[in-house]
This record gives sequence, C-alpha cells and structure tokens, in this order.
Amino acid sequence: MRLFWHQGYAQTSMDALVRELGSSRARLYQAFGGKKPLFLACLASYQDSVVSPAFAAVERPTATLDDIADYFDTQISLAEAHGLPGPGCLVANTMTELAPHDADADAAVRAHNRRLQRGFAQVLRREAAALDPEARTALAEWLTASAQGLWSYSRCVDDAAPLRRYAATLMDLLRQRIAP
Amino acid sequence: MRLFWHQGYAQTSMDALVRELGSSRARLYQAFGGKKPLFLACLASYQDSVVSPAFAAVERPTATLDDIADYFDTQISLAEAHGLPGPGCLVANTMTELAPHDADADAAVRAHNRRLQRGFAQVLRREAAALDPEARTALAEWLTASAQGLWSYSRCVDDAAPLRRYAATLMDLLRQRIAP
DNA sequence: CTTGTAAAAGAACGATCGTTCTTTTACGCT
DNA sequence: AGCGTAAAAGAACGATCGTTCTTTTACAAG
Repeated sequence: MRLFWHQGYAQTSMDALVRELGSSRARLYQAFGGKKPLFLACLASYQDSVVSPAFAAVERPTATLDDIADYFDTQISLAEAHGLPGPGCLVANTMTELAPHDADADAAVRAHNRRLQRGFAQVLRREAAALDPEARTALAEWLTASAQGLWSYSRCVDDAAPLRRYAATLMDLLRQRIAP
Repeated sequence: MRLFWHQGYAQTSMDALVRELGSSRARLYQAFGGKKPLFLACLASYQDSVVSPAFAAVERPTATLDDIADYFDTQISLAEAHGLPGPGCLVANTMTELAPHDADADAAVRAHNRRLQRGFAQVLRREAAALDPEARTALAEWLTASAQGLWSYSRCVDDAAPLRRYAATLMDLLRQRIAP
C-alpha cells in the first residue's frame, strides 16, 4: 500500500511491490490476480487503516464541529509525520491519476467522497439546524472537495504550517456561516 | 500538451506524443532534449494558453470579487467543454503526480500557486480592506488551495453542477467573511 | 543534372514493464 | 525413510518504454 500511496499506480512496479511486501510474485498473482486488483485491495485497506481511524469520530452521532476540525488536524499531523512534501492521500491521488481512466477506481473514489460528505452532513444537521437542507448539503459537499484541496496542497509545501492555516480558515468560514 | 494534460506524465509515451504532434521523434529530441524537458515546456505553454486567459482578469488592478467568481466559472465551463469527468488542470495534476518527485515540476507548480495567491491577495487588499493583512493572506491561500480541490473534484463528477455548487459556496463564504 | 547537406522517418537498442511458467523447496502422509 | 503435493522463488516471455542511430528523403547550390 505504501508504494502506491507514495509513488502512484503507474510508477509502482510489481517488482517493487514484491520487494516491499517480502512476498513472491507467484503469491501476489495467486492472491490478487494482477496489479490492478492488488491496487484496489490496497485502496480498500487504506480506507480501513487510514481513513476510518481519522474519520470515525466525525461519523459518531454526537460528533461536533470540533470533531471535523480534529479530522483535518489529524490528517495534517499524519502528513507531517510522513514528511512534507508528502504522499498526500491515496484516495485523492487516485482521483487524479486513475479514476478518470478506470471504472473500478472511479467507483472506489466516489464511495469515499460519499462517505466524507455523509459524515460532514450528519454533523451539520445538528450543528447547523437553522440552515435549510440544501445549504447544509452544499456545505458538506464543499468540505469534501476542500479535503481534496488540502491533499493536493500537501504535495508541494515544505511544512505543515500552510496546511494548518488552510484548515483553520476552513473552520473559521464554516463557523461564521452557521453562526446564528 | 493535450496528452500530458489528459493522461498524465507517466501514461503518455513519446510514441503517442509524436503521433499527436505529427512531428518526428528526431525533431522532438532535437528541439527539447527528452521527455521531461518537453513536459516542462508544455507546462509553461499551459500557463500561457489556459491559465493566463482565465486568470488575467483577476490580476487587473481593478479586479473585484466578481472577477474571482468569473475565474472559477470560466474554468468550470472549460472543464465542462472537455467533458466530465475531465482532464482537470495540468498544473493540479502535476502537483500530485510529478511535483513530489521532480524538482523542476515542483518549482513550476509552486510558481503557479504563488501567482494565484498573489492575484487573489491583490483583489482582497481592495475588497477586504477592513481585514488585517494576515487574514487576507490566509484567505488568498485558502482560495488557491480551494482551486486545487475544484480540479481534483472535477476528475470524478459526471457533470458541472457539483463544481458550480462548490464555486458558489466558496464565493458565498468569502463574501460573508469580508462583509462589513 | 549532379552533388552536398540538413531534416525527417523509422529501425533498433537496452531497460523495464506486467505476466506466465518452470524449477526448486519444504512439508505432511503412509 | 520415501514419496506426493502444494507453495515459493526466480527465470523468461512478449510488449512497451525513452532514447539513439541509421537510412532515406528533399531541396538548394554549382
């Protein structure tokens, strides 16, 4: 997963994957059937091991705006830990590299976006009850796309400061928008 | 340029470029020296032929918030004309594919981001004079990163409606933030 | 018309890609 | 211990990559 994440799909060879996983080529092909199915499995594994731990708090029925802020902070700290400019988000990278050319990758990416948007929307239903539903949906969609902007940005900055400023601005704008 | 834009750097072969350009391999190598210099030349050409026409209005000394909104609308209409899911923005794609691994691409991408941020900041200096400079810088940086989010998003949506909602939300949030 | 020269075309090279296949290893069963 | 079988390792395949080199073409000068 790490290689796909850091280098992208096209730039990661089966040879490198065999070396990284310490497995054999035959085993990889028997278990997954090829490079693309292996990549899709990595994408699913990424959901479980990276996205879910960070986003689960937002999906709790009691989640607040602070949980959204924490989600961004968590992801930024993760990016910082990987070293900046960093690998970004595997899903976000897939969105630009593979999704337009591969139906399976596209489906996985859209499912991810739906998940984020749904999580954000649930928080907003409680925290922005005064807004009409369409406005809340628009904000949830905006937050989802803004997360992608964060990941793109993380690929060409030297440290986490600009990313934190971006996240802080996002939350400021959101709070001002839903303030009574 | 079109091939790099639509398919990315790694997925575009010199063979395909020769066919697309109707030129010969020898001529390409004599004129540019290789695949990467050719790509960098395309990146520069993209700035002139795509970015500048859309962004020049924002960089005018008299530009207003409406010019920023027009910039987003123009880019969305361009994406729509290319067909969605579309090729996105060559610079945004380079940001995720090549910039982390290539110093030249990284420099070009950062220069692009500085240009956008500077343009946005100049508008905000007039339209948000009440805000302190740091807040204006944060907003200009936010708009720049948000543009990248728009392009990421454009790679996995079927029509322009979500993109227009995103841009409209951006402008709403911005106007509310700088409202007196 | 002949000849010199530069540009264009495409053959060819080594390297590497994803994939397959053959060989080897190792372990459970009688 | 001997043997059958499945898994692991890596050699090998055709295809394609970026790049280079050889051949052909076309045109201008004498």
